[in-house]
Amino acid sequence: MTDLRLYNTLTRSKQVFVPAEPARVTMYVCGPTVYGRAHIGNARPAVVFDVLRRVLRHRYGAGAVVYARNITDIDDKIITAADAEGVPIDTITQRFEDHYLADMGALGVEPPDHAPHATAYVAQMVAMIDELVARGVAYAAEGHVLFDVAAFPDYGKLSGRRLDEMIAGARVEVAPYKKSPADFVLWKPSWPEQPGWDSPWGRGRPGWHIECSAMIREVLGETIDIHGGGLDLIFPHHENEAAQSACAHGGAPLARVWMHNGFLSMGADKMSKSLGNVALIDELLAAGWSGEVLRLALLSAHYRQPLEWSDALLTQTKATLDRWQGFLRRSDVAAGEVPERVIAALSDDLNTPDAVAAIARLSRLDDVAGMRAAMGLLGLLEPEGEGDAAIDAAVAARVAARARKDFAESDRIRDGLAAQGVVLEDSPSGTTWRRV
RNA sequence: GGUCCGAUGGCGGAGUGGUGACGUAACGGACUGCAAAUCCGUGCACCCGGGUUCGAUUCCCGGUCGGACCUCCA
Repeated sequence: MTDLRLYNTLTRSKQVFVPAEPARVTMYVCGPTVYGRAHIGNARPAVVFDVLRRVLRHRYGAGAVVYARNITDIDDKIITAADAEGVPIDTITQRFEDHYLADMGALGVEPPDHAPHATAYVAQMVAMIDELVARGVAYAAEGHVLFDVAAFPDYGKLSGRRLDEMIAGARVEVAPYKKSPADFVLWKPSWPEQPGWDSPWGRGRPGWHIECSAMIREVLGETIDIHGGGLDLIFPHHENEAAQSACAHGGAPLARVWMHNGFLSMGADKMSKSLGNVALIDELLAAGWSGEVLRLALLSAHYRQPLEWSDALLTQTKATLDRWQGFLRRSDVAAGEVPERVIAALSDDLNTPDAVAAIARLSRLDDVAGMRAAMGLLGLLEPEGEGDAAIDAAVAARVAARARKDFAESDRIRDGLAAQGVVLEDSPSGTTWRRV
């Protein structure tokens, strides 16, 4: 099998991936902050890293991959949303976590092995912050605990920035209790009416970055193989995670490979919650696009490239997928080995467009077993369609009409079914139907 | 202002120092009662200007345009 090569943000290059322990490959992806519905852009990392997980399992064995994706269930935006409705925060977080899991499930994203919730790991966060203070790289000030970026020489290495440049940018929050404007919050105080936990620094709540560091160490270990997320997380989120974890670990890095997916755009701008130009997943599904179409559309571009999301993209993707699924439907040959050509494409930094091209070729080669296996690997097999007695009866009536050359009746039945979104396909071996 | 990325056919989108993926759309044909599906065939591109080279879409430099990050954001 060809080497698996992955682009590492840390080194800005593709590198052959070698896990620390092939029997236990660890990956962590930053999951959602659950305070609103997920849009299709939020699904890109979930889908991309779901594919990576499948590729890793194929290579190292199903039991050899440990995948964690967190749920951020304490955050100021959540508090704001809860206040707006006058409900406790867990009403909000539970609701949107359920939505998130349903949306991802529709896109064929398998649940991760671990889905740690931030609120369940506050003790570990407090412990890690305590260690950082003890090591002299963090300091308490006015109820806050801050990470002292000057104490970590490699700060800025992941995002390729220099500290002085960041400070010169002057867009970081300048609070009087910070030693340096670039210092970031590990712990912040809560007002009595805000959610909070007791800590050595008073009642408060964790900063955003510390949760991933603490949960990764608890769930996966100190240095993991792969850490992923959207490219906007490189700075400050991942830079800060990397800094605090390395310091807490006595120097051992947080992750060996950092991977970041590019963004979806809508028209001229990136799709963004704050810009409001988003396509929500549940709305796309309600509009009739199947989860497989949405998934294939997300995989139609390389994960690091931008992808313009549009109805035209979905229309084209659906046509492609219909053709593939039709090809499989006409044969009951079971899945075989995933063709090497497909593995090679995916092994080249998850080149899904090339894998898609390879799969398209399989239908030309009449390789049903390979096609089924490849589509299964990418998570694109459609669920078993349920039967429908009424449609079957209509189809039977039309077959009878055609047999007696009553084409007016035959066409009337076909048009009626078409109006219900059911398309008929006649072949020498009989008539089949499918929904469009 | 700083850092980084991109520019390929009607559209989406890989890739490559020389024979120009793949999908979708278009056109022609086969098949079909007519369709649908399928199959066969055809046409269609590498931002601009230099440089390196026998040869550049691919490498280098410059430019133009577009985008991202530097602040919540996948």
